[in-house]
Amino acid sequence: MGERVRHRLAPRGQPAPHPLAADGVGFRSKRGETMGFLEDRVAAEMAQWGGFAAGGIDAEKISGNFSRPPKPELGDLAFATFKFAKDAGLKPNELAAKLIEGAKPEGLVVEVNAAGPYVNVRLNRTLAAKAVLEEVEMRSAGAEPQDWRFGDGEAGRGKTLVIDLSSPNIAKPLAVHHLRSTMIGYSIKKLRESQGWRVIGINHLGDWGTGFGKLIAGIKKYFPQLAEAAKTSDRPLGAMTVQELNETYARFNQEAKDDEGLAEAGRDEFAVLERYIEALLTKPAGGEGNRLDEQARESGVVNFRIWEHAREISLTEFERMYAHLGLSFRMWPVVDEVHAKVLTEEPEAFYREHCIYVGESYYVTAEDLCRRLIADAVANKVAEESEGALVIFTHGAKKPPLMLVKNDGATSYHARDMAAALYRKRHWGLDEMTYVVGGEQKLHFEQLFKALELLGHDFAKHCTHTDFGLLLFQQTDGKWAKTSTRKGTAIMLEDLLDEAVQAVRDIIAEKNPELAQDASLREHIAHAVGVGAVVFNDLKNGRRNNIKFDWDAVLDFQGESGPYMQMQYVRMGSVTERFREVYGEPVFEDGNADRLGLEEEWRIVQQLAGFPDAVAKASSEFEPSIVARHLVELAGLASSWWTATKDTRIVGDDRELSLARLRLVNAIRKVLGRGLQLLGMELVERM
RNA sequence: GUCCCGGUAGCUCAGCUGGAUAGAGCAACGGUUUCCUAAACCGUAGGUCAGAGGUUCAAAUCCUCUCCGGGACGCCA
Repeated sequence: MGERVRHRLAPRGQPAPHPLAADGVGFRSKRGETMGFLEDRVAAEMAQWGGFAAGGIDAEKISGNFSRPPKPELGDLAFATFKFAKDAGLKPNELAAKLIEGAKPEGLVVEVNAAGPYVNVRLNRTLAAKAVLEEVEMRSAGAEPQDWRFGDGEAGRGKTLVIDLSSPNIAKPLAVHHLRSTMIGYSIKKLRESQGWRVIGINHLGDWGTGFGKLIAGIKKYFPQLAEAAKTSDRPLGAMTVQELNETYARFNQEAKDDEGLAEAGRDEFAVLERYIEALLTKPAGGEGNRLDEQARESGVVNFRIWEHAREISLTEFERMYAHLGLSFRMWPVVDEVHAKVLTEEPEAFYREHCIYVGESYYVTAEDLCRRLIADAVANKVAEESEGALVIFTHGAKKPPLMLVKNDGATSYHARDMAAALYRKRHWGLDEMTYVVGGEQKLHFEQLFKALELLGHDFAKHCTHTDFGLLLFQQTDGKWAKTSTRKGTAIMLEDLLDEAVQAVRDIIAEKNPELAQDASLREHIAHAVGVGAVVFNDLKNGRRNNIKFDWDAVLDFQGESGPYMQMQYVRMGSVTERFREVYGEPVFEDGNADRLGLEEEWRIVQQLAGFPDAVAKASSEFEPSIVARHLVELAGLASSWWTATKDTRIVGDDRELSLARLRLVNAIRKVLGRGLQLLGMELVERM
């Protein structure tokens, strides 16, 4: 089975640089909270000053060496001179002093001074705020969240990214650990799309492999009547659930551990299935050469039907889970009329709205890419026989070889992955491809990319493994360990989502009884907020960290949590509503930035300005947590501001002040809303 | 055994393409609600950035070693 979500501990991985990751990102400061395009404008001004012009330090170099002074009293931006001191033949302190000679602060910069090796500048906050607010407003003009595009970029225009995400195993229920690949992948898809990329999201279903032989053997052993039914019925498994399929597999697997005969029976069943498919694909041109004998055909049909029905049962359940999470998948190739039409007429829209399912089996059953790939590898002498199997020594003797065909003649995970890669390249002409798969499979992808290269497929250089840490559960002995669907220690994803939704429901009943009255609205909100809590919890930290699963932590809606984020968004909406009631429909652009004099307001402006850089960096590094962290900061600042304005209120007696503040509220709301959507979270207007 | 990764506050983490006094959330302690959602806010306390050495004007950040923890390592995927 091709399951990519394994139940093993992942290394915490050094952030492996994605070779193609640099998609024109403008992230600069080391200090995290940057001001993005505001910095560019300031740098452009400073480059005009005599000192900088004489020293050959242009705007790009200036903005590339900006950081935030440790204390606000020092200024709003700091330019570090270290890197330029040597060239100038001066000590950093001297250079800083020299650079500001003849500086004429005007425009955005109102004050400049040298503090040791730094050139600190203070900005005209009104002008800066205006610039930021105008930018947000221009890019987020509409009232609908899908129109909020502040932070979008063009770096990926005309380029295609194929992203391998989720990729669960057929005949196994979705457990909590499947969430990671799904939501990290989904968020990356949205992030890249925001930067202009065409993104093809592919759910590489683990629907092929020896595991299915075991499942089939298990069905035959424990449910002989179902196996019998397969002789005549297309849907032999009756009302079996995914859980039951998994139990059957697990039971058989357990018994096979001590019984080589059973293990062999499992392998045989899969070989029967695969041979049957291959025979179908290689229709005899004239003779009977490729035909199976009657017995092989008969058992092949039985296995095929069991497999196909198990697949159908699983997909039905997956669909339900993905719907909870807000993802939509279409089976590939697309055959249903409506979607086929969309795909033909508006492919961009299709790929934006849907990801696709492509089973591993596709490369064996529908396209004989697997077979051709193997033949190609043999013909090119890239593959060789070893211990009865066909392998590729991708890294010489240093590392184990990549297995193409096992000694029982069945294709391997690796072979199917290679075939899949070739298909994707051929079909979508990808510029980049990434696999969102747990870090413990690092070796597999190293080998995969190398093997493709050995076969002359240069696009392998543009393939990366977006690895992530696994979900750990605390054992009775206090140690943290991976879970196992087989051992029954895994927590079902549905249970987790249900718990989260219920927890939200309870809080609504307690804190917002009025809202709780409206059952359908309450359910909608409880779902969005509950699922959002789980998703945010998953995305807020660097993806390579292992996550120690803790019910209390996931269901704790205080602090850096999904509900906290949504709460701040809701507040910004409700205060806007409040303004409407008091003063009528606001014209945000009329808000007077001069009136935004609070320190909190300035900090929010700076945080808003840094959003595009955060999105661009998250996109290029395949790291949604960069956006999540940026939003946590923004939400926190907004919440502090909310409290700081308690006395006069954001919407108060002074209409001009209220409108000025509402203008900021509008920007916060739209940036927060956009960011949460990029993380795959659903927005709510009340909670 | 070989290879890969991690170790920052009591806990969970951010900061890591070197730069000014290492930051959050949770937990603890103290405070804030007649008022736009307190799922909030403010404050106090809490750190030899695992240890040692090295590079550098400058190291949590780069290099080496040690210790501790985790992962991967041909017929599972």
